Amino acid sequence: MKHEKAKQEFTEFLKKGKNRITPERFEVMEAALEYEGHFGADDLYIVMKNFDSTVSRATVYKTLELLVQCELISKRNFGENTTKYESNFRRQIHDHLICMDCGRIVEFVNSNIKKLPEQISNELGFEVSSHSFNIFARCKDPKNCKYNK
Amino acid sequence: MKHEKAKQEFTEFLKKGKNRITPERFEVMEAALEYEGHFGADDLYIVMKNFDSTVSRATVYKTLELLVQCELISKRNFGENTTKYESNFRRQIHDHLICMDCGRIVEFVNSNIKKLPEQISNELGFEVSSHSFNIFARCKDPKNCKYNK
DNA sequence: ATTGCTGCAAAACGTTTGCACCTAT
DNA sequence: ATAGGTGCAAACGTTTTGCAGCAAT
Repeated sequence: MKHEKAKQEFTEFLKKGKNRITPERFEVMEAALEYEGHFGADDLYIVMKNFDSTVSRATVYKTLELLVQCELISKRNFGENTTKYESNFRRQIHDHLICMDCGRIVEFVNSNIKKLPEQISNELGFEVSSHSFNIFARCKDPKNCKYNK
Repeated sequence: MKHEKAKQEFTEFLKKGKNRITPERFEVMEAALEYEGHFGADDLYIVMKNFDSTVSRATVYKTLELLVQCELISKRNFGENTTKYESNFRRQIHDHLICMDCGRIVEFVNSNIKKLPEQISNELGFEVSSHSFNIFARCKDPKNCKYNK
């Protein structure tokens, strides 16, 4: 069975709060962890609808927030005004470079970034929870950039 | 007269494109550079309305984008789905820590971050334009956090 | 039995757009 | 004269909400 470990983690998380264990929540969890790449809440809702799910839009939106809190998925924000999510299933922590010409998003891992959030938070008297590091850039080689002429 | 230098820069920038020099645009520029702290486009529109400006909402939204391009203000995004702006008037480049309990935003300057965007962009074959580094954290000392019990 | 969750539709919110008129060039 | 800008209101896309019925505890 798929995502058995995630299911356990989510169940545990739900029980810790005053949240109920419902089939809808696991349906959303499965779909979110399966999703390739970054997705908006509505994107996921559409995909689920196409697979004949009966889960409502409202439930998708609410469940995604629970999945973020439980760290099974991550919340992202790439400069448009919509929230994107990303499955953490078998992923390591990474950051993003966004091409300002074509919108392409390149993921990268840089070891120098790792300690910064914790270090800076400590200095300022905070307990780090997460970070987001986005680089906005343009293709040097326009041939690689699909919307460059 | 205030913001004389900014006025010159903006004028030059406008001329370089096929943009016209209009009084409305300078009204928005003045208001944006004057604004203390981070603001949404609509926040600025309201403030201007309160000062009996007749500039329309549409013009405010459009002009702010021009001011970003001309680097007189910066575009920010702190995890809600709205665009915030920030005057660059007499400011150095900095990043932000957002308190997840009270929403307070702390600005910081860290020298280790400076070279990273350019270095990473080069490695990936991009030309860096800007970056955003946000740390999401919680107050260690709840007394400092206005919404902590 | 209680309290939380669901689905639905409507509302909210920030932002963008179409259009007729106006103004900088 | 012409291309571009403005103000207005309507439209837009995403997200949140209120509510009645339902289901997990």
